[in-house]
Amino acid sequence: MTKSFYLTTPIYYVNGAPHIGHAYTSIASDVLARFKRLDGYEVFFLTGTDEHGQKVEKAAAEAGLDPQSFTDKVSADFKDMTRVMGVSNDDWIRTTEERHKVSCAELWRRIAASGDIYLGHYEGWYAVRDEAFYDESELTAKPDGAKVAPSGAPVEWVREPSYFFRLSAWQDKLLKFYEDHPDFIAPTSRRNEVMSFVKGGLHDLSISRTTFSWGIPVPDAPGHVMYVWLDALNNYVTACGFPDESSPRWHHWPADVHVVGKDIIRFHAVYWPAFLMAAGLPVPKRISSHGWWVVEGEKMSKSLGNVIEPRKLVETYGLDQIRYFLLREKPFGADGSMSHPAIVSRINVELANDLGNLAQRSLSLVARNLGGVLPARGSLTEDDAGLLDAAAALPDLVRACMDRQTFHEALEDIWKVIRAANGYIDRQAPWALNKTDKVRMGEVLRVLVDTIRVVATLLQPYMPDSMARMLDQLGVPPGDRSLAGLATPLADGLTLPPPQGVFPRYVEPVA
RNA sequence: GGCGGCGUAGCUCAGCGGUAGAGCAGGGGAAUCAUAAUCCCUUGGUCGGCGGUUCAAAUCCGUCCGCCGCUACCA
Repeated sequence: MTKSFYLTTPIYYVNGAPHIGHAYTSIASDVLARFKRLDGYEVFFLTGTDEHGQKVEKAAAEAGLDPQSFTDKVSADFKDMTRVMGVSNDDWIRTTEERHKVSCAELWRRIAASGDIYLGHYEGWYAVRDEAFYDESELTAKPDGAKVAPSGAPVEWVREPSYFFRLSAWQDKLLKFYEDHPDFIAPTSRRNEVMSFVKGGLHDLSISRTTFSWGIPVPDAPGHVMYVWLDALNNYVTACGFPDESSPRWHHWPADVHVVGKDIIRFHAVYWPAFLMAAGLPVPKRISSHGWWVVEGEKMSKSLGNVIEPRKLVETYGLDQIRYFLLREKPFGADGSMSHPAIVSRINVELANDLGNLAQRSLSLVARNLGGVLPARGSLTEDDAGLLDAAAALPDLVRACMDRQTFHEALEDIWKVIRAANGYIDRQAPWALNKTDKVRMGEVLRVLVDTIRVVATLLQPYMPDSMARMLDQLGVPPGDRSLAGLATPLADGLTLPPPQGVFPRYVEPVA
């Protein structure tokens, strides 16, 4: 029986263009998906777009398009970004698809059947100009007594019929769930925040709207469309075939990991499990959240005009280089910064010098001094064994990091071995052995090839194209590139292709 | 205001009760197989301040200072 693994990115809201944050979430998820495939899992990796709600309706109107044409266009743009980032998703879901409407209607019915939905009134201070509701505490009074929003817009008390989800009834069950599943929310700091939020008391949640129509209709309630988050979150279940439990995909639910940005933890860690428990469906196993990127020392924002277009980065530095940088430069859960010098330093020091040059110098010695014929191992010296043992320990270390989504730690562990290999080649000096002891030279080079093979195998999820080329040069058959394949040694006497640089140094373009 | 986190070498950070660590940057040397890449050695910190607990504190407790996060919905 094959182990299966289901992970998701958030579905991206189509009221704006894709930026580096979207690319980051998708790439990190992709690394995890690729690693799990490499580790023998049957992976289902989902991403897509979230297309309903008032903001989309408004953005469409501003673009002079009907909502469906507008979302078709933006969704396609996100899909293109995903492809350019090398993301290996197994499905692309859009909330405007028929399968999703069916799924949402059924989810609603199940929650309603449990008694957790009731009809009430949504009311509050509404600023027409901002198209937003404000809490009493956010308002300020003008000298004449009129209340105004933080933006200065006048507010009025409005009241409309709305269905509510009885979230307040789930407070204790959620807290118990968090206690029983300490790994449900990562990192721990976010878990603490969520728990503290829930402990503070939960209000019932308004889950339908009557003031606009771009949404999924509430069953048997003309005029009501579903709250966008109920609609959006449910995509994860829709993609598993819900409500058709005979679907070949249904066994994937519940998800193993929902990868999210820190801004949407609450929706995933509070509302989503409550909706699911109310509907009698299993709850996902883990919500893993990441931090933000700061660009050239400044927070990225549309108003500052420093929004990074991910496809532009790929054009400038290369896809694998960017994938590597994004996962290496900062811990997953934390905020971090990117800058041109930082990217160039990672590319030139770690990819070109440490790894690229290690492979190149090792393989060129095999090519030149051994006619490209892969030598056999000899009896291992202490130095040989030390390096090989360090490499052999890597798969377990990396697997543990992947399960915690500490992507940068896995890279640190891998680079320790790469640095050790550079130390080893210098100590053993196979170029000198070429004149004194050709047999020993071959043994040393074989230790290096075997070590680089482990490293390249484990780096495939991060840099699929570059590592495919490196593994080609190492003579690893395509069928032996999984973690399990590491158990199959390369055949002695194999003829290796002539080595070619995998990671060119980044050179500043001449102005 | 409440709750939580952080403050360690020039930079980014690890360590979280037992003689201060890594990577990068800086300095010196070796080597020349390799993408002038690599390797070795080295400079550098009263671990935010002040008190306390302890035979022993970056590491536990208190307090102060400075940053940051969370403190509910129309994504």
